Amino acid sequence: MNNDKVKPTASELEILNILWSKGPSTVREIHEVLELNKDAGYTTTLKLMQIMNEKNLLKRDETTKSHVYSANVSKERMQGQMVKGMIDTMFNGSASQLVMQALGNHKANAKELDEIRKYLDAMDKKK
Amino acid sequence: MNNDKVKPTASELEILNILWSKGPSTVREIHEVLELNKDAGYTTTLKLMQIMNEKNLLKRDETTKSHVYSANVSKERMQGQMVKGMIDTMFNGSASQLVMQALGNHKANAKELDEIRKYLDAMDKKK
DNA sequence: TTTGTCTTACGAAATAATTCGTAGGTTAAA
DNA sequence: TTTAACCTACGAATTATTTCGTAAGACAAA
Repeated sequence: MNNDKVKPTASELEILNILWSKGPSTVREIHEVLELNKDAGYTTTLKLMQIMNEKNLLKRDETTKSHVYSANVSKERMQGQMVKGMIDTMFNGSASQLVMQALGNHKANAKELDEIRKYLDAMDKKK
Repeated sequence: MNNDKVKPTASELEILNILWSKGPSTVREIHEVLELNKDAGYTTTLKLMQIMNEKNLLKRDETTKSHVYSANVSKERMQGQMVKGMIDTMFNGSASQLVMQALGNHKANAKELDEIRKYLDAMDKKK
């Protein structure tokens, strides 16, 4: 049951995002959300989700006529994987470089900055 | 001269990384670095760089027999673009969420954390 | 001059990702 | 029971990306 290091394509990520926010859904439900932003046929969405299922990116419940799919990877795990990839390929392995790039270009508001500070303090305390 | 929003593939990114660190180089020079980690023929590297040139990801100087290529987009700009993409697709548009994910999983050392704190303070002062 | 080495250009094969048409099954309403 | 509206599976077309072979020119050493 190989499940590691599976790197979703951009289209697959769109589907995962919908599943993460809506929870378990049928192809039809996912397709309706996708249709809002792009146009593609229903069977395209179906096929994509079937492939994602084979790759173990999704799992599905076949007990009902319309199969119900859900993400088989947590959003957090995927975020971690992608952030790591980014740090490795674009920031010479330095997390703090990425952090500063992120803060520099996308102004977080005062509340967010405060959250980050608290986070930093908590990390200090921990070790 | 369309140059915006060009999203490099993984292979293209490898080449850009080498150019960013080595500076202007010939295909041969880039190819030798690439060969250290993967194997691919010389003309593969050549073709890739030619395509990148067409896409304006690279520019080239043809005055010498061996053309000299250089990155036509700065590393910083590309970092910004990619971080933005990541924030939009995986972190609901919140930079600070990405920051915390990055800090949580990749322990920066004390010195780095300090840098970040200074960075935060500087941002506060600014506005 | 001839040969060998290196270069670019370019067409096209190989591989990967996306898209879609069609066949066949289930179900519910007419 | 017939029809209409769904659903899944699946092969195959389309498009994108990566890879490579081959041709043709430049150049230097023999």
